[in-house]
Amino acid sequence: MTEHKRGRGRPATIDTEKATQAVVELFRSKGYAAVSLDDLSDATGLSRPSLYRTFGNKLSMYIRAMDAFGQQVAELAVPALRADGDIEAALSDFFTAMLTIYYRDEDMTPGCLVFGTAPSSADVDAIQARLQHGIDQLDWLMRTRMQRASPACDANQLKAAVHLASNTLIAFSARAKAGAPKQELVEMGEMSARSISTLLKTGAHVS
Amino acid sequence: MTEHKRGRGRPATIDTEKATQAVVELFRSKGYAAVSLDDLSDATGLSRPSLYRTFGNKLSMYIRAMDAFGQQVAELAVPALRADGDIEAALSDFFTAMLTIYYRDEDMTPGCLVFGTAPSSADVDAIQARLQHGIDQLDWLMRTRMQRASPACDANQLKAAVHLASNTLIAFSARAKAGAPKQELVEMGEMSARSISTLLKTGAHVS
DNA sequence: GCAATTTCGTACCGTTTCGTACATTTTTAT
DNA sequence: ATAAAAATGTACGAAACGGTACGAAATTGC
Repeated sequence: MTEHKRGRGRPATIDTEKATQAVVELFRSKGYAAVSLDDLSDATGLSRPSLYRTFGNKLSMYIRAMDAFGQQVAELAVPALRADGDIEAALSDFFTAMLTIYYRDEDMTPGCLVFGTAPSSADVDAIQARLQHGIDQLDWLMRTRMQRASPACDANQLKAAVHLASNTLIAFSARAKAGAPKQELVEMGEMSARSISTLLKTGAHVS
Repeated sequence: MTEHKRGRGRPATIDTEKATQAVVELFRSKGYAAVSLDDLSDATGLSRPSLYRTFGNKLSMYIRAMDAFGQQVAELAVPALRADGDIEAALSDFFTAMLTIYYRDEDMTPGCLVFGTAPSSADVDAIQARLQHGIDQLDWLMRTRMQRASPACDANQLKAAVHLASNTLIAFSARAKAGAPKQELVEMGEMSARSISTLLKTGAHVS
């Protein structure tokens, strides 16, 4: 795929994927503004000019990190939501899978790159745009899944359930950053999934 | 209150309260790390040494700003939640009041200082502690208010409702920063309040 | 008026920041 | 071999950073 059929010069030795992962890890634990290029250089093992060559400036590194993080989420957590079966289980499993991403190592948690660090840097247009995209995607994911689970549900009731579910996940990011133990949030996710699915199933009484 | 009975030297001319407000405004629109002392100096009109004399270093300025913001919330929004009457109205009014704080001027929104900017700087211990305190306080506020509204509600059901409500508000911060128009979130708050109060009132079936 | 006292801003220091010019290394083509 | 080409790190520059020493300004006590 990325095999540039070996031209003339010195062959590249940089593991872009590994470096990207290190960048993600650093940004999501310290935020955007607090990370310096020297920090990134130390974390990736790449010299600062190498960083510029492979990723561009700091902002584009952050944007790339958001994309990579989104892809991780799409691969590791979204399938749990898409899975057939009870909507309560799907929601609960999705929350738990997301928390497994948030809490990389047991104790300290880097949390969520997009919901945890992007809001404070949303004065940068490109970052705000990606944040909005992340939220839109989450809402869309929830809406389509719930529509599939309860096709007859009232539109307003569906919308309410979607927002409750999305907002639950978004808030998990802040709670994780605040130091909540993983198990606490897992249980919170289970209870929320139960409540939300209850609302979905009894969705018939409109305002 | 702060009247230092006029001793000998040059009288102070700094309006601490006004400066604090400017600090809050700047931090909550650009986050902690992205704000420089020169930015703060420009925003407050105070020289950099004056900032140090009145507020201490940058971190203590941010902490003070969080306290001031919390006090604002306690005065302008919490009463709406505490108000007697229907729990749905109390929740909805509280959400709306918080959004009025988040959206200072119509269009662009500085959002929430604590839920919007603190998470990305939570690697600083003092900031994480305040963030945790803010979340704890929100959860406590919700729990006591809901307990008052539905004393007979099942404990687990109550806990679920508390978390849904708290998480809704926390997520509003991210959504506001992402550029959602205020009216959209106001309506989201109303719908969420309705769903949550429904859950509270029908709270009898335990797992 | 004059010294004591407090507030305030100019000017400065050392460090860190982002970004790049340039020489060095490693490979292929001839 | 030797030249061309691509990748990489050293070393540098200009600007911005947090923080403070110190002198000027403004007031009260005597």
